[in-house]
Amino acid sequence: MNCPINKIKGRWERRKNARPQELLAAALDLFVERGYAATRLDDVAGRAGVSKGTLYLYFTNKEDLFKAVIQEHLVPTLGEAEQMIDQYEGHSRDLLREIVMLWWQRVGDTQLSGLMKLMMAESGNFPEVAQFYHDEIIMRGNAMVERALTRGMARGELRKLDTAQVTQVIVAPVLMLMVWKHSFASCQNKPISPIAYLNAFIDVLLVGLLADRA
Amino acid sequence: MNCPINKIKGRWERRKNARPQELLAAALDLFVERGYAATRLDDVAGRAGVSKGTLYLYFTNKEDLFKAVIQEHLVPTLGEAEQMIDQYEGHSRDLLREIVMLWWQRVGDTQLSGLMKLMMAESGNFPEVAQFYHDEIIMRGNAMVERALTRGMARGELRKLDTAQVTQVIVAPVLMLMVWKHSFASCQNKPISPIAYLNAFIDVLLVGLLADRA
Amino acid sequence: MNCPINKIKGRWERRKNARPQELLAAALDLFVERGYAATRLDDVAGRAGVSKGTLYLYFTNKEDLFKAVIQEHLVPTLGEAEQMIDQYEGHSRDLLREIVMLWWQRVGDTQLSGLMKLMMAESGNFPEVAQFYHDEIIMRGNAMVERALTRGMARGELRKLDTAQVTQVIVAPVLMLMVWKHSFASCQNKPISPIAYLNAFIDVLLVGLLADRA
Amino acid sequence: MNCPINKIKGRWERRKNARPQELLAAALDLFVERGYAATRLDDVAGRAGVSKGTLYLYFTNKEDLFKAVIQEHLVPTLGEAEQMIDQYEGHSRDLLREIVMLWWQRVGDTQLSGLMKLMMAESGNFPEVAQFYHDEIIMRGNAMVERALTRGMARGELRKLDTAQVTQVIVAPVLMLMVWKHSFASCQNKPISPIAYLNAFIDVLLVGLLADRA
DNA sequence: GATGAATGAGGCTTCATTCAT
DNA sequence: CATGAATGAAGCCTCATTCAT
Repeated sequence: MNCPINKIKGRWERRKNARPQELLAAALDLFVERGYAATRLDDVAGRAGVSKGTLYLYFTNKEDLFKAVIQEHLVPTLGEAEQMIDQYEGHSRDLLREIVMLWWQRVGDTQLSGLMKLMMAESGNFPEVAQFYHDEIIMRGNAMVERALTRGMARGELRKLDTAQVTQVIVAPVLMLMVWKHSFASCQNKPISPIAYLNAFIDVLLVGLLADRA
Repeated sequence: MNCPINKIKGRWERRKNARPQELLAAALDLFVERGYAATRLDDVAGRAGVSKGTLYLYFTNKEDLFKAVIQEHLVPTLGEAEQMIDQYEGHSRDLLREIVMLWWQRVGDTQLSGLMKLMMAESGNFPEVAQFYHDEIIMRGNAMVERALTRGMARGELRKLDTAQVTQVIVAPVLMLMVWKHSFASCQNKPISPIAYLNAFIDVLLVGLLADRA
Repeated sequence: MNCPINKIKGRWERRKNARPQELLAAALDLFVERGYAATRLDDVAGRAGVSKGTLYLYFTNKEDLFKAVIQEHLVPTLGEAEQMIDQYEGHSRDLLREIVMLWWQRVGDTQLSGLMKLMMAESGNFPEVAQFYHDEIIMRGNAMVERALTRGMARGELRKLDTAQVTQVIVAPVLMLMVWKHSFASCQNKPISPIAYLNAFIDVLLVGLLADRA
Repeated sequence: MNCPINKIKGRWERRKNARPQELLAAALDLFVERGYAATRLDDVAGRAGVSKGTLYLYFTNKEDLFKAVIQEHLVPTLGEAEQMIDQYEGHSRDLLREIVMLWWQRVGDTQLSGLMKLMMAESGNFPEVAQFYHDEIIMRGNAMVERALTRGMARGELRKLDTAQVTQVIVAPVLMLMVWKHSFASCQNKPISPIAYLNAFIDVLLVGLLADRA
């Protein structure tokens, strides 16, 4: 053959396998930025540096691309958080704070929060995807929090309350913050500091949850 | 102020009374149900029982209709709530609970919650509308809560905390509940009871807020 | 009102009702000329003097337009032919010749022959339409011929043969002529004269059919 | 001659042997099954077990492939039939029947009949190919029949008639049967038996053609 | 030769918007 | 005021064709 195979082939192979990822990344950006309907596949392809047709080599259609974007970005994140809870040895007060803060760092402060908002916005138009997201992500996240609450009550560190209800109370502000970040955040001239907000929230909350108040 | 409220408000209100309520109601329904992009003006007109052309007698274009829908449903609700706070004579603990519950009754349990979710979903595509909504509705709601908190602290019924922060803590779950209702609620086989949820939330919260814990 | 209603309205009304017919005529022309796939809806609309979008006011999609073209042009033609047979009083030899010749005049020599060829060409891609065409047009045409044969045998004017088989023998050349006209006819420098051909065909045929050959 | 046979023939035959039969066979299958436009080159390549790019090593483009398919299947069949006629020694009545039956066996009952139908369907979109097909296949077939008729008249076995006209009469049903097989045949619940049909046709016909009717 | 990823022109279809009645 | 037929820009998607490997 008449060309430096290794170098070029290497580049090529890498690109070929990377193509779907590049497309998914571009799609995530634009879906989050503009919403499903306002995102043109032309633009997705353009941002990924390929032509419109290439997109269809990897995804059946726009809806399929959307679903792939959702799937692609949710699976890996949850595993490590679940581990953290099971191995935690400190006081449940600190565990709860840790969970919330880590959650924000790993999800809220990432583009993944855009996914959350996207799913909320489009859930009505993609019921099955919404169901999947709900079951695989939201419920699994809730279960994590609930496990931490149960642990705290078992160890006598937290008051005995309805864990399901309290889970919602804990989860809601984090979700809200994620949605907020991608909706009204830019309308505020003095934007919320997520960290400060979450700390304030936990401070208030823990007073109501802790068992040993003297 | 960094949002052209006056101009927008002026422009919007000029023809407000000329706009048939049927069109706005139909538009609200469909926008909430399907989102902005997926709502066809044909369907709006159809649901309102008029022809598509008629719609254009009252609204310049789709965007204008959208803005009118937002505008139409903002104004009346807040006034009475503000009055309630100023005239309230009981303990601030009860006032806060009252505010949250009334808010849910008058907004969350209404189609207005759909508006909230709609604005969140579309805020990126309609920055000025989002700004307007943020300033006129959300900030005004926040201000109400903040006033109640200040009152409670002044009367020695609540601990002295950063009122702005605590306001967010109180507001977030209510907003979340509204968004939830129009997104993932239908994915749950055992749906949340908003009332129960809000009560649990306030119960926990008040423990952290009340001054007189002995 | 400030314009001569009657004249204009008259023209308009006429146009409005005529619109689908104009579109169907244009579509027939182009489908016959180019085939289904090669016919662009843009061109159909253009030939009908309207824009592309207008087409979709009357037909759901390209396939629907195609089906409508088929349906539109087949119903009316058969009725009168059937009447003719039932009322005929002369010799069956002349009736058969009459049927074939009239068939050619009313169908073969019309654009309807193009429809026949079109259906043959596209039958594989539109099985239900083909079935419909087969049942409603071809079978009905065959039945007509068969009735004439039965009549002739009953009256002792024709030899007693398998009417179904003979029907095919009679029908095939007429169909072939129609197909030919829209396929290879333009390849011949000395084109067939349909009339002469059909006469030759009947002449030969009748010798084999007539009972009284002495 | 009004058709550039030589040039086309020359061009086509040049690479004929280089063209893999698998591709041509696959193309024939699919063109016949779906028509020209609805046949995707991807599928042709796939059915032939090669990649899409390979197709372009052998054929300039889709049209060229189409022409090659036509060309590929024309040549061999006619030669032997022509020989048969020239060497035939029996009664012309039997020769005619032989010709028709052999024709059906070797062409009609083969996939070649699909080619016939294909050419009819696409003739408008490929005038030169149609011309070529007409001149090389159809006219040559007609010439065969005409020669047999002339022979029969010369030998006093057939009535003296316009051979050109009668040729058409004989040829039409066979062609029709081929077209029918690939169009409406699948619409009939009681399909025609080609053999029975052709026999009935010849029986009736010969009565009109034979000289010695007493 | 063979591959198959990439291209992009072109067609179908939708729907916000206009305007003659 | 009201209508609804008409428009045409714009987006999704297909598939013949190319070309680097």
